[in-house]
Amino acid sequence: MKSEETRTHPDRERGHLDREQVLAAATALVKQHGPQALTMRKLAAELGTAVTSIYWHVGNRESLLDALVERTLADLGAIHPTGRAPDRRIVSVARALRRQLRDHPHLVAMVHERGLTERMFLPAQQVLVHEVHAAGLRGTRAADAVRAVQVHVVGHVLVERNRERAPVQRPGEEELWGAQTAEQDPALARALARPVDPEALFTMSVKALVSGLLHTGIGPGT
Amino acid sequence: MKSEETRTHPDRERGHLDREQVLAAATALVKQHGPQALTMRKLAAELGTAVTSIYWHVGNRESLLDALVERTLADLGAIHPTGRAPDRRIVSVARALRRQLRDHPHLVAMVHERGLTERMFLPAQQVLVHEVHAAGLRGTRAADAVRAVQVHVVGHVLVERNRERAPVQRPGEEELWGAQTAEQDPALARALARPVDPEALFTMSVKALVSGLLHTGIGPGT
DNA sequence: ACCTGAACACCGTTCAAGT
DNA sequence: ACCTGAACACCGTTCAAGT
Repeated sequence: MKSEETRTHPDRERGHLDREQVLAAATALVKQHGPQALTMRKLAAELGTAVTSIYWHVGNRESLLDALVERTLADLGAIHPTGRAPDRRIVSVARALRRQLRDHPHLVAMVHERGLTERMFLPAQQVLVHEVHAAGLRGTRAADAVRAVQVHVVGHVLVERNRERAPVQRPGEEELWGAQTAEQDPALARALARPVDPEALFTMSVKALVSGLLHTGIGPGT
Repeated sequence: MKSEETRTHPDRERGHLDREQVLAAATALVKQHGPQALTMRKLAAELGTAVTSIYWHVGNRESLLDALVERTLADLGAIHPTGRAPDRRIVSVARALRRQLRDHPHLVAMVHERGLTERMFLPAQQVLVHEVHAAGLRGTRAADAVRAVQVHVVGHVLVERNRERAPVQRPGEEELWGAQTAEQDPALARALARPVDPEALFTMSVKALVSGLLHTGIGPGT
């Protein structure tokens, strides 16, 4: 058991533990050191209780993480599109969703680890439906476009997060395209050797995707 | 220690253990039950050795997984584009890459868990560079297009894999859009209530992305 | 050069026993 | 209704000791 001083939540007097305190302490642990640092034993130490008390309030580690995910997603807040042209409004929703998810890296990790990636779609789905409809898509084509944007954003965030976690890549694009010319195109080789700017790459690719979804014959539903 | 009969590799006589046998047994375990089932102790049981012998040959669990990832990626085989039009060739590369990764779900999990997602890009990168160049893109624009396609494919596979792992989603699109009308568009609501066809969604979205990358002013590099 | 068991420092979870 | 410690069945890793 930790002493009062070293605990993160010295506000908890030796009265009764409740579910709220467990969730708060768990949230703090995850925020500081990530989901893998949230062990039942550390949590108990943080709370100054026996490990087993936690089980009485939250069942087990699994449902504790469920609760954290649900709470964080509920706190994300609504997304407000900006701009006038339909393209721009959809792109702005994609960027806002990406930013929300990026601002909660541990949430993304927890959701993905627990197979709930689809859950991350929902907060933005209503807004996207509205904007895609306003852009003139209907029925199946509209639904497909919404889902395409959703998967693109969430997939991009997953890849980004992962890239940032990796220290140095083993073969690595840098060495791969370093001196070597690519298709006799030194500018291409140089560009591939440079590190990626994730923000720019995201904006560019989502613009291209939305443009393809709205403006070409091969769009969704075909 | 397991008996000879219950071991997966009874071929290993009680002679010497070597790195190759460790990797083979580890691969078998991962193939059957996924990376989280690969524990040093189970592996030792499978091999009929002491746990600690494994450490002599592969260092630790971390570098064992490194080796597995590297080996599986090396075995993936080259990607051969099909079709004549540049769009179609690039789309065919994307679909082939997706299929390769989907055929090795545990590889994708291992690579992602270990922060090596970028590593999954490389096998297809040279091919994509060639095709994008053939499509007429140059320099930074070409590099951006290559990366946009790569991230789209890998991100899509990550989301797909995750969706399949999830049993039933909690709020779920089905209930969300069940009776409710979306933008007075019953066909849209019905489409959103239907389960996703991942293959169709992928093909459609990658076509839209490639079209946007090649055929519009707002493409990469701007 | 290779293998071994014992030991260490962790996990999540169950359960009977307390108040 | 809530909390407790002991115990179980696991982990990865280190290390001195064997051959």
